[in-house]
Amino acid sequence: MSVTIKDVAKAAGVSVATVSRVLNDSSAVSEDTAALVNDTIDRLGYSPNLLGRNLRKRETKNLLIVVPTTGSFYGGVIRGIQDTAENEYDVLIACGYSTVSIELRLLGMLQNHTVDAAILLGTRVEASTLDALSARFHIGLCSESVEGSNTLTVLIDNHKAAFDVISRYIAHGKKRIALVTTDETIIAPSSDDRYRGYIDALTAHGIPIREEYIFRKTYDYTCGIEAAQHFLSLPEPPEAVLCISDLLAAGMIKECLRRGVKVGSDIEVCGFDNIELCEMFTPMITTVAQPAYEMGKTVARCLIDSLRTGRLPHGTIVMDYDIIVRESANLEGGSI
Amino acid sequence: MSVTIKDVAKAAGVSVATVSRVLNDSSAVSEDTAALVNDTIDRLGYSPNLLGRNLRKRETKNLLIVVPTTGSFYGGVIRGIQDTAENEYDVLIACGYSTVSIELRLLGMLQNHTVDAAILLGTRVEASTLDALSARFHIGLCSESVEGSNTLTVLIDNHKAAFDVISRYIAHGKKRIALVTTDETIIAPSSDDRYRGYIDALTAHGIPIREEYIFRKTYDYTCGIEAAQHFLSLPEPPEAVLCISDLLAAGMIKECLRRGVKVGSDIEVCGFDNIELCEMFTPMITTVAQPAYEMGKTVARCLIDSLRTGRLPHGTIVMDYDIIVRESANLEGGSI
DNA sequence: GTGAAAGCGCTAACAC
DNA sequence: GTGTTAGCGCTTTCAC
Repeated sequence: MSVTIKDVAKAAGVSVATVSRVLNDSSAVSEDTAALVNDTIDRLGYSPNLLGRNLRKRETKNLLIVVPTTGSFYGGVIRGIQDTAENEYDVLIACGYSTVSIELRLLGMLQNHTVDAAILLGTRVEASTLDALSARFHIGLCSESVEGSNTLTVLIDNHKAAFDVISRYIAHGKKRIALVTTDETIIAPSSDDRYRGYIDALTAHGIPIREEYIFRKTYDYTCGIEAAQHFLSLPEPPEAVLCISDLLAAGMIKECLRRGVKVGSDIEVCGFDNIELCEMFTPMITTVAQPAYEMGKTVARCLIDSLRTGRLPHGTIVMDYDIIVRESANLEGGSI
Repeated sequence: MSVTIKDVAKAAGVSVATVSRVLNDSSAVSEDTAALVNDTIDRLGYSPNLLGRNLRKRETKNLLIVVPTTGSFYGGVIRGIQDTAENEYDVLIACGYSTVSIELRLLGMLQNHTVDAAILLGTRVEASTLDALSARFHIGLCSESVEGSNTLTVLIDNHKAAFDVISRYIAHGKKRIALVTTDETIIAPSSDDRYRGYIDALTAHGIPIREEYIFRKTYDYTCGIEAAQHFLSLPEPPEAVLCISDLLAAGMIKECLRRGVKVGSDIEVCGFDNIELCEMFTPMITTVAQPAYEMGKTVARCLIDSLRTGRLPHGTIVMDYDIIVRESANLEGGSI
């Protein structure tokens, strides 16, 4: 079978302890012995079996990222985590498919010591379960919080972002402003916060809420199309729309174009997330950009620190968003 | 610290062997003892440390997928692998960033027993290294082959697909047909095969090759824009283009639109991969669809079988592609 | 049906 | 500077 540390020790005529020492350059080994051992390692093609090391050291140097879907927004976050983990940790990604049972099974990897820490990029697991887990394990949320949970969370101020977009619409003279968001089947506090930002901004400017200007379903492209169909069939269609994902915005724009409604003038559309699609689309999509890469770095740094110190991380870190003005909506104007 | 099998045994007043037996229901345990043990497990909140089990059994039930980028084409393949592995294996994804050193580091997980098998969705590792690995480990390629390697590979016939597209263009009366592909800095046999399919189809129909109709760079959206700029500045721009990725096609279309060139009539554009973007784009993008999900299932099945039997897998499995006709190119017509 | 004990590959006291 | 040895948590022969 494969060659073990024992084989190396025997072949080099030293003890396994010595081999282990040169492997980890833990304590002083004479140059000669080290050279001898290294030669033997090369000669036998030895490579340590991490299972033994992991069992002994009770750590694996593996970091788990659980993504809800294989969507494109996560790329930046993942790169941020990756770059922070660098050579110290192997970063493994698994997909939870927005399913509690799958997510819990993946989080079981913390319990069974397959990974040292886990980062959830959105989850269906509820606060109490999460808090129970984060009381024992190194675990963090990124970009999506969980209502009522004290688990380490890194995100933007979604309420403020939506409030800001709507306020800019109003500053540009828009009155009939719509929202496309998720319904109650999608558990996403970020959507709730954006919804409240929308409501609060309208209210703050004395614009009454019109239920027909709020379309609720999922994040998907096709829902954007449906939302457009709904809005455009209204006696008084909205002049401006905030979609809580770029895919929704894309669907909405596509349907508007199909109907000959000019996006950017007849109707303005703003998305959320700044995925690559935004620049490819015609018209290019105005959107709220989350600092995905920096968010990934931040949550990874917290977790790696906590692993080092052994002090479990908690609390929320809020990062700055950015409104990227492109063709689909003219949102020029400073923050409010 | 965490509770071990020993603690359970002591608390239940049985031996660790018995606890292990009920854990794996390996050999017969009396109902009473089993119930007692299970109760104790629940009471203590015990959950087995896989590190111990893995070390002992010399397997981890982990499957690794190495993706070159965080692109969207891979979603389908990953789902196929995931569904095949189901509950038997945990599927872990890692990104190699098209870098040999990172890829090799990840493949080291085979050697150090972190994973039982690995699937590469495109790689920079060369044939000899790959063959050396596949002679010792359970490893497979999916969607992208490596020239001269005997490693298990699942893909479509890229030469035939390109040949087919070009032949259909010709059947529809097109003569000035261009290709957008990758240059030598991108090592991708699929591109080479598609290039040869393009050349062979033109040659077979007596159409001379024109170097100015071949644009080489990367897979990216921006290269599609550059290619369009190049083609449209030609005295005789092409009437039809095959792009070896959908992103290239998207970039090309975007630039054509910007210049007022009507895509689908003035110029036809066909992509490759059938990513979600194709349906979102205006015009919707005609493309060659790979059976991503089925390809994932196939390579996973081979690997899981090989893990079961212990017989290492080799050779190539070719799957059927499909030409999806949408608005950007009229490629109606049976295969040739 | 159950228990004792060996051992998976490795690290880290502890001796010398 | 190096070797001996215990033990990480688990499975699995081999007895009984």
